[in-house]
Amino acid sequence: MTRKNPRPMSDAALGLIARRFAVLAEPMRLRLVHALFAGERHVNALVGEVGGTQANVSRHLQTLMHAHILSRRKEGLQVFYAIADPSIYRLCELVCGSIEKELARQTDAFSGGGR
Amino acid sequence: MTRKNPRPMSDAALGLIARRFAVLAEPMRLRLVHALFAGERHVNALVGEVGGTQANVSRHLQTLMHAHILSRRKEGLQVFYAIADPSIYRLCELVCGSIEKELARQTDAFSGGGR
DNA sequence: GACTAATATGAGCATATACGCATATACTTG
DNA sequence: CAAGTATATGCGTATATGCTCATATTAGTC
Repeated sequence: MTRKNPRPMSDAALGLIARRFAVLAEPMRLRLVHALFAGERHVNALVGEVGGTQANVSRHLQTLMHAHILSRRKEGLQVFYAIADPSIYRLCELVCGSIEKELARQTDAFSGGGR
Repeated sequence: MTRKNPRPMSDAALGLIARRFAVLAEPMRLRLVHALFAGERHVNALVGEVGGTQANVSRHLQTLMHAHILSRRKEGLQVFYAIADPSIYRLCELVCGSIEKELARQTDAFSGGGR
């Protein structure tokens, strides 16, 4: 499967794409996103679910917000975060699927048909 | 769109996913992947296409290889790399689509219906 | 084997960023 | 306005990683 006209992409576009991936390249942030798959949560709830300090969780939530992956809603003292970009679901599915396939391939190559 | 039972993921799984994203979080590597969308290339060809030093390109190709995103084929003096994990196509499509949508939304909010 | 070309790698430097600690800000209640 | 709770942020440190330069390795040619 190869594409025809892959014209050079602009540095700006590449930067945006790279940044997007970078935001998702942290276990703690993935934990937060994963927790939010179950629905909206406020900060303390997330701290309880994923562990780590409140400060750290808050920072990562900011990062995800600025990347437009999460949305933020204030209600009294609490701040609720939720998944804002639905493409995240498929993104994670794709990556997980790809990893599972790779692991299966390795397991296979090891125990299965050795030549 | 929320999922029902998002059981906590293992640290190992999260690490693998994060690493996957991290590998794609570099403009230079994205450039290489993008160039390879057009088909197999050898190292020098890639250096010519994406710019940068041979050493740097080689290193990034290693990184993509170890992440099982590229495959490697030696032919005489030259080494050919190619996309090995087809899920990369959809991954890039998804991210690009998401970014485009977000940019459109911002443009809209700015010039369009300001309340 | 000597020489050349293509690719990979070791070392050092510069930069980014995650984390912890302390503290600031925002909101509620009395 | 004082006190308390929930969240955000400034700062310092540790670690990771990208880049460059020089050199090693591998393979082909004479």
